Amino acid sequence: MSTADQLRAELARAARALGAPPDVAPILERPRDPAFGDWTSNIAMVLARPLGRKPRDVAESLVQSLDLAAGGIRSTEIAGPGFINFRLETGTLAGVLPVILKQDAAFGRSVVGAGKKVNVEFVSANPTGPLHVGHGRQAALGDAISALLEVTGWSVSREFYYNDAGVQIANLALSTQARVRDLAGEATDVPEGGYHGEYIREIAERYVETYPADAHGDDLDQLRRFSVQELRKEQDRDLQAFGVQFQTYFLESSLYENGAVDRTVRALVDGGKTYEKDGALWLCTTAYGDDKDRVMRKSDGTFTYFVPDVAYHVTKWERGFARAINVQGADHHSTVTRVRAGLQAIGMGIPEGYPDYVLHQMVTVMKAGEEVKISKRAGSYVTVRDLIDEVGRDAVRYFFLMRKGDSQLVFDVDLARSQSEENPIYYLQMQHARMCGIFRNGGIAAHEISADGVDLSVLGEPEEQELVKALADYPALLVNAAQALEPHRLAGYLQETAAKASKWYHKHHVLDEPEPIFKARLVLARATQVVLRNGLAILGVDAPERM
RNA sequence: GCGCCAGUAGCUCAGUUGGAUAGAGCAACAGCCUUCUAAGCUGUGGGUCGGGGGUUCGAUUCCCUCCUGGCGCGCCA
Repeated sequence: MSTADQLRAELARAARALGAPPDVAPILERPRDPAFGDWTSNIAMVLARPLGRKPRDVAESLVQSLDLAAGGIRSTEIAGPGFINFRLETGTLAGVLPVILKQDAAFGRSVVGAGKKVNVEFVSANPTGPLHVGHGRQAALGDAISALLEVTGWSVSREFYYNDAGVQIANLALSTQARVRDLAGEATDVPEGGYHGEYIREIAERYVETYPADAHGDDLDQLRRFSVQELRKEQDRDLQAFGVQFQTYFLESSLYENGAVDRTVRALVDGGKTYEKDGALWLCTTAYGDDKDRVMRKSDGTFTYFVPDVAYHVTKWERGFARAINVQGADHHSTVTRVRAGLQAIGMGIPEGYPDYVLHQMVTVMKAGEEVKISKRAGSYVTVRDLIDEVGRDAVRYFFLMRKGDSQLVFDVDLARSQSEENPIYYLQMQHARMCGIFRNGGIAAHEISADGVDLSVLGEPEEQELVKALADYPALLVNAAQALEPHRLAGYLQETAAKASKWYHKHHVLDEPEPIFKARLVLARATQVVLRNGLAILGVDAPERM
């Protein structure tokens, strides 16, 4: 039990002794200003109304009945309208450091997810072109969310879903065919709805090399398979360069082949929420909050995309995922209601909010002071690969993760490149490298640093106390960030913690200090390095030992 | 017209279930390299938290309304 939990429990006990409602949960948080202590609680103000007393009176009574020793409290004060501020003993504060050293790479891990299975689906780009910057944002977000869930005790499976057989893929095959015929000297137009990118020409060239017998591109089926395969390979190279790995690649075509789509349609019809109109089959999505009903089966007999989508999510449930999280661009937000409606209409006991969606706003790319229009069909994009090549994998990941997904993101390529020396990611990595530099200069093996027998109460400098508090907050921050599915909170935390580490580093020395100080500070340096490294790992960013 | 997301310092953005004097980076200005990495540190200036109303001890945060911007509103995916 952490000291904060002990304090919280003690506050709850004192509050109930005063006659507070039994469900009262005392809020204990870090005050904005360190002058207000190490922890602060607003509980007296919350209780003032139910108890019919003035906030400061309630605070007074609470403080008198608190068992201060139980929480390692040095002093309390009542401030402002009724805040109770707590100051901890220095030794209590530093109690987290031995824990960090002992747990090392495991520090911050928790079991709140209880090992339950969660499916995180992201990127899910159809194999009709290279991954663009929006996919990059999804890759960074999805991978970091997955990592956050893993360290908080969930059993995570990363999944990539793609369509390998639909209308878009047929257009892809026709586009490649047109380029193959170009190569054969027959001027051919790319078909309506086809793809114009330079990469199609390159695929056509490889096709002709691979299948010299079909130099005129007559075998459309072979063209389709080859194009899909080439583009999938290309996307996988990009994902690998970005450091993202998926456990499962799920093909939309499999849902047709194994009958899942038909079963889903039957289940929906049996559920009684469908009707025929104008030769089409409709689903009453309005019964689940949609603004109009949606067509499932068109009058030409084919299904609209959302039917396989529902079938797909049924498989997630059937595969035992208690929770499913989809990371998508906000331009897909209209599918949220539809997919959830379909799952409800089947009536197989899937929870109402299934699946969760993390929708991110659009990325616009600026280059040479102008917005680059991203359009697959016009063949103009900035790819993930472009960004990685220009500013580096770590910077691209961090850039996408340091802002919350709800905000639109302007990615100025020139700025990102020219700023590379000012980039916040270097600052963060630098603080980590500096801690490692201390160990290196001292000829100390980092993993052998131990807090055993070290008097940590000598860490009394303000910069030390601030840094120690930040390190102690790490596990709770991970739980909050994971629960909110918001990796940017971790990015912000690391930035603040690195700043505190930097202030401490510049003001106080570790090596060549008197032994008790040296030993204690070495522990603090190691603990700082461990937390920075662990946090960066979750964001998928390297923590170099020297720069 | 309807729905979703946003509007916070010159710029890019944080602000964790409502808390005390609203923060960071960049940019600007002034200092700091015989000191474990100056890719850094210290300090200064900079705000109608889009406007208005409401809820309460207390609102950037919750509710209503209006304004502005982005996205989506198909028998496309």
